Amino acid sequence: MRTHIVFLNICVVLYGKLSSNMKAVPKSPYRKLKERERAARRTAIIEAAERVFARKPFDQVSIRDIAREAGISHALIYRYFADKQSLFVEAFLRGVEELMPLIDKAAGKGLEAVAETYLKFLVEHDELFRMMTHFMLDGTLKGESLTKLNAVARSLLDRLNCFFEKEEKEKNSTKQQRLLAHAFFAALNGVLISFRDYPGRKRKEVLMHMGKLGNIIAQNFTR
Amino acid sequence: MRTHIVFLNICVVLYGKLSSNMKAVPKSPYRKLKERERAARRTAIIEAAERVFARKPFDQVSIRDIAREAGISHALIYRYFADKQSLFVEAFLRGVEELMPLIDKAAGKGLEAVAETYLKFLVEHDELFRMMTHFMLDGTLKGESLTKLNAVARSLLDRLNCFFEKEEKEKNSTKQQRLLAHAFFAALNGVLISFRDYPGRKRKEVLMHMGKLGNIIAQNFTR
DNA sequence: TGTACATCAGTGAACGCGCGTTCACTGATGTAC
DNA sequence: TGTACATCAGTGAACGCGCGTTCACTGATGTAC
Repeated sequence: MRTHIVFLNICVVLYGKLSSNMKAVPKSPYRKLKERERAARRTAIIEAAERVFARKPFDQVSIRDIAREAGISHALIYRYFADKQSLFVEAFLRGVEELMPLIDKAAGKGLEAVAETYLKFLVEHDELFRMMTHFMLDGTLKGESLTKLNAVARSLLDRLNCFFEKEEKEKNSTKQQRLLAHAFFAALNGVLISFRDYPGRKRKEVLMHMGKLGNIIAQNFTR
Repeated sequence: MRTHIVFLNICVVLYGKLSSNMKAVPKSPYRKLKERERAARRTAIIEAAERVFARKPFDQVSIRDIAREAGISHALIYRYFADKQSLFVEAFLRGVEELMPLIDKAAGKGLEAVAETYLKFLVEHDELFRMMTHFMLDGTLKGESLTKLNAVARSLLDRLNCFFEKEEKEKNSTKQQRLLAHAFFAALNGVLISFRDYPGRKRKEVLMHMGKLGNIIAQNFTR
């Protein structure tokens, strides 16, 4: 249980950093107000982006769509984000924040519950899963965005770690532990990508099938 | 072993169908010749496509690139393929044909060897893996292309099936068998997508890491 | 053998589109004196 | 309090690009007689 608390802390620190990449230097109260306004607008853009992503497939979402949804000129977005990729990464990060507490909650109920939670969340937030795979495939990610994404992945892997730490107190214990967490994480992602669009099945059936696969994998990893 | 032969047959039938979507009706010898020429040109285009895919990231490949590589006008491609998607699917199918015999060969050496073969092949043919994930994510695939892709997936899953059939001769034996094959297949795909671009690692290291993960998964599935 | 015609592979140019990004500009709101 | 100036959020229009796809046309090669 101590492990979880540690990881929660890591996470809090992380979130702090995530929202701090506006210009610093807030001196006068006026400046401070301006900063706050900027941050609010930024958030509003990200939220608009999330709404658009929920409505149409990720790779069809354009800057103009998001601007329209936010009720602003599309040129304005470039005053808040360096480029399209940056905005997309922020929107992804914001969406994925919801997942973390769910995982923590499921963690108490064992590995199967974690698997189910993870799969269900990413089926229900298909846009997030698509963005995730897009980022995984795209080699052109810029420095800061890349760092942030890696941080999220690591934070998730850390949460999984504790399920495997008991095994083998021997020599290469921690190494094996990390590998197991990696393999488990990968397996779940694989379920998502492989059966997301199972031919001829409805979403409900897809979810059930994934649930079974998630169980099999979790059981294989607990034994 | 009988299982393998059966699947090989399935496969041969499949390959036959794959190359039969040019117009039929070859009557006179002249017609037949023309047919043969058409088929040759079609193949040449697909091969050019493969070469381009090996050179630049999948989603940056355009019809014009392929035409340039093949030394023809890009308009000509539309006399041989209905649209871009169709051509891409054919190129993918052709590339993935190479995998099947490798899997069959590895099948004799056990599940771990299968995992390793699969992972290694798709790391070394990154363009194929990218196309695969693209097709898996893309909901807009047309009828015939979709059928062919599903056929390949099924043919691969069939090959995996036999590894799991011995277990549980009881009531839901075959169901469980299929689920295990699915879970294993998914897990391998997950390894590929999750650690394809492992931050800061060279390709050789990535492959090694994947090898370890593949082993873990295979061991989990044999126990 | 020669001529008129049909077929069809192959082409260059153009269509039409949407995209990410930039730029010159406006106008509101603050500050300095 | 009033005026001149600075700042900067926000904008519409435009840039520049590349794409998938279509189209009217050419020219080689076959067939019919």
